[in-house]
Amino acid sequence: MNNNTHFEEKLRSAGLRPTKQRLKMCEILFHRKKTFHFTIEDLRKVLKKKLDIKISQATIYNTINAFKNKGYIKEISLNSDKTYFDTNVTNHHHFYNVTTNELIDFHDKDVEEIKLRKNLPGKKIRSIEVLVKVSNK
Amino acid sequence: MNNNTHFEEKLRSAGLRPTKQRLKMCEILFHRKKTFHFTIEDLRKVLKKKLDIKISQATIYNTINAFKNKGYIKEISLNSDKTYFDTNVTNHHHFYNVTTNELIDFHDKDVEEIKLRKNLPGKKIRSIEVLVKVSNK
DNA sequence: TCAATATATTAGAATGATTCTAAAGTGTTT
DNA sequence: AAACACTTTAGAATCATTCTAATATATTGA
Ligand SMILES: [Mn+2]
Ligand SMILES: [Mn+2]
Ligand SMILES: [Zn+2]
Ligand SMILES: [Zn+2]
Repeated sequence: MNNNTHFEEKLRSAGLRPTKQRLKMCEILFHRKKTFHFTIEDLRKVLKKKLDIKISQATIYNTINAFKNKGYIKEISLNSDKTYFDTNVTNHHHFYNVTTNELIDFHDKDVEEIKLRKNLPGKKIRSIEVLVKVSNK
Repeated sequence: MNNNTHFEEKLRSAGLRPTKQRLKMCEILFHRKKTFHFTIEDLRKVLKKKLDIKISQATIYNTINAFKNKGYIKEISLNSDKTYFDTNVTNHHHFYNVTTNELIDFHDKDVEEIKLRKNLPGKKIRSIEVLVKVSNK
């Protein structure tokens, strides 16, 4: 099964038609080994430079929002003027380097289990995530 | 020492002149027992309703940014279109109720100590904060 | 296959939070 | 009070994101 078929199935399973633009976005987002942390601007640059394709901003935003709602990517909570997204959709933690603006994953194994001592009657826990802010030097 | 004198000193210690507008903001932000989590819009409404005062948006933003830079309030990382601030400037954790958009503090005592297993050569840890997202039901 | 229908793409406009501008006002110092 | 420094203000500018509605493409089924 080549990637295009794979991505077509992925899109269809999400109720999205496999258009040329969406397939290009899939290549950038999902055909990679390492997690991709990105802003819309980052993504647009990669689409332009790596694939030499121009996609309208409306399509980029619409498709990213569709992927987010389908759980194929997720949004990261950061104090930034731009929204960050993450291709790692598991519950995981981040280092944010305030000197370089780099965002790096760390995983459950990199931190001792987080145990809440507080009761939350009537509430359901959706995620527990740690943000470690670091600076250089 | 009345509050006005207290707030005047606080402002001066931060290199800010104690103007009428800034003193009103201090009353709202710092004359309270419970932590205040707010957006600029929240703050503007409180200034208008509780103190019946109108302050220009530029003054509200400039003063809040000055307080943030002085460490008198801090910004909270949330996936929201608006920026949230917090009068609790200690390193602490939050519950964010995605159903009601409520943001609630929890403290070190409410969670077991967070121990990183990862080495960070050349980096200085600035903060370690947990965000627990919950929903109702 | 090909027309009918549904969905997607696009350029550009609209929106809304935040920042900037520069003119008028206030606080401080001597 | 005069001189100077800082502040407030209304409104404009900026910028990320969303909306609009015209055009294009994908899918369906006869
Ligand atoms: Mn910010
Ligand atoms: Mn958002
Ligand atoms: Zn990540
Ligand atoms: Zn808080």
